[in-house]
Amino acid sequence: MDVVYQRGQASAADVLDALPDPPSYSTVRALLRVLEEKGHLRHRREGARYVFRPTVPRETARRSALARVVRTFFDGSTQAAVATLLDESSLSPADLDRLQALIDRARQEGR
Amino acid sequence: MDVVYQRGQASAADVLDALPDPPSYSTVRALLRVLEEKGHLRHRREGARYVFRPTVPRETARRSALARVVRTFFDGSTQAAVATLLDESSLSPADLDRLQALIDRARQEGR
DNA sequence: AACGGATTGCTAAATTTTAAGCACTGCTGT
DNA sequence: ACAGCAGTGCTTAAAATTTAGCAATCCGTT
Repeated sequence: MDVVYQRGQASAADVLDALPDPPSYSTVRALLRVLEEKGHLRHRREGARYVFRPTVPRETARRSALARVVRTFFDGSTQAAVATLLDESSLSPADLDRLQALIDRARQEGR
Repeated sequence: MDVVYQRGQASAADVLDALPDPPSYSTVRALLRVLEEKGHLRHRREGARYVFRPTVPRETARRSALARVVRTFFDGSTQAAVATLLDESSLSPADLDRLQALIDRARQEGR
């Protein structure tokens, strides 16, 4: 699922290349089929091959992915998660400006 | 793993209760054993039962969990991930102050 | 000390996953 | 048109996971 979400769509071969410690091609094909049966993926034929896309839009999936991480690793504290993100990566001044604006807006809305 | 990380430690029964759509007790026990064999968990006896803890500290695991989400769902953009977090949850004024301080500090360090 | 409840150790069976292989189909370049 | 490559559909076998069950052990209570 991560591979499909990261690339937007993926064929069996795409998934195989993208996985760091990949199972066999046969296994990847079976896995994609099962994920489709379970409703997580759809496929459409594109020439000879099947291209799989997530059924749940990336926007939706990423929100729940973040929510899960916040719940599991940060005791539900969004603030702590943001702090870790800021600490982890060096953001550009432009990024910092954007975040500044978001915080200002949150303040406005809060009052 | 999520259950163990969320609770800090967990027995087989704990995991069973915590899972939303749980397999059998027998399966949970086998799973914990396999996760230990794979090096993700350790256990120590506590009275009659085994209590499992992660081998990788929460601090470390949560950083890589966030990194994975940022990579998979935000094209590697920390800024975009933070924006989603801010958008998603309503932070308290105190939280906003804390984040403000972090951003100010990042600005300082950046110059 | 003895009982009951909870939990582990272990075994065995059913189910699922992983894997290889081959015939068939679709596309590309000559 | 057709040869060659890529990709799917399908079958089969091996390996791993899931599950149930039961004896043995540990703990708390009587």
